[in-house]
Amino acid sequence: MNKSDLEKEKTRLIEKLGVQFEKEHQLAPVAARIFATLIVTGKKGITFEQLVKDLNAGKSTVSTHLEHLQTTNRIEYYTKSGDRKRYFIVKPDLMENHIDELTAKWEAQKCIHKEVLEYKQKSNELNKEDPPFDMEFQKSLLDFLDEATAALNKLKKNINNH
Amino acid sequence: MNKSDLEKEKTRLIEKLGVQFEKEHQLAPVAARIFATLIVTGKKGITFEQLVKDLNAGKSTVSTHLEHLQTTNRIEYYTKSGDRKRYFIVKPDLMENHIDELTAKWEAQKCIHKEVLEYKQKSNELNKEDPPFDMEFQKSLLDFLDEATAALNKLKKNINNH
DNA sequence: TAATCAGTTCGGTTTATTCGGAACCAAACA
DNA sequence: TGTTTGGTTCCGAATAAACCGAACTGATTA
Repeated sequence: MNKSDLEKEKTRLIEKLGVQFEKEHQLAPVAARIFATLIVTGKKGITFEQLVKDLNAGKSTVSTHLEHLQTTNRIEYYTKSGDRKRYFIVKPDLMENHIDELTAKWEAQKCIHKEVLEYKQKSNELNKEDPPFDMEFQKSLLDFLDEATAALNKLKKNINNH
Repeated sequence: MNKSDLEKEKTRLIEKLGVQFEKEHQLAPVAARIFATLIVTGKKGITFEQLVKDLNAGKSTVSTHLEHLQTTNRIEYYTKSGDRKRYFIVKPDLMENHIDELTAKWEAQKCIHKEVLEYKQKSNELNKEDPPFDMEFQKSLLDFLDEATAALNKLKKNINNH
């Protein structure tokens, strides 16, 4: 394998990651490709103009998406003295953020399914003549979310210590 | 709390669940409201025409989304003899399906980040003069996904036995 | 056989997303 | 002071998603 093959592999990976990120993080196509590019590029980073060139995108498009990726805590940039360009990189604590986001999402889900459960219980009390609600789904979902968040917390501690 | 309060609570929950499902399962607004309605309605189910009325949606819209929710394995229906209507319910094994989907998603992620890791290793070998890639992110992500899928598998077994 | 019921299919409208061009701006430089 | 560099902001165009009405279908019933 030579350098040109490696270039092709990089492009392929960016595209594959990009497709995934579009769905996973609900990003626009170009935003997802930018994020993917930063991931495979690593900590040396990549500049605005290089992204515009590599992705064949308009400056405005790249600018907007870089802005968005920064405000959503996924990327940041550093500068080199004597060089006005910004070098964009994924946030070093991306993994932790990712886990925190997952946890928050699951907490929110737990919260609302608890409310559904309460609704069903109240409804059962209020309409004793009607056939009662089954609450299996909510209960097993809540069990699942409890265990899933617990597992996640353990993982987070491992990552922090290591 | 009386029955009319309970109705309002139901509507509120459907809306709240709906918003969540739009993002979580990438569903169109009405599709997400349908799914949410089935969840809070429980195993007695709800008919096509009732959904059209409750959600103030067109018949075609509801029809299309019901079709989609069925083909994606989230809902099904039963009928009562002497009654031509279909009663739509969430699939009884929704929880298992949900877990399987999550596992599959994480497997796919593992797969592609392994490829990224390989790319970075090859790149390091090929360009020994350049500063080498850091692979911390991929490694900790892979660790995370490994443990997360393992935890999920355990949970799935628990749910099956129980 | 006609009419009703329970939906489906098709085509078009509305709305939202995504992107890019052009003009603009602020900092550095000549 | 004028010019270059490295972007940002402000539209408008192209595209895609979501929804709806109207016409249709196939099964049942009168």
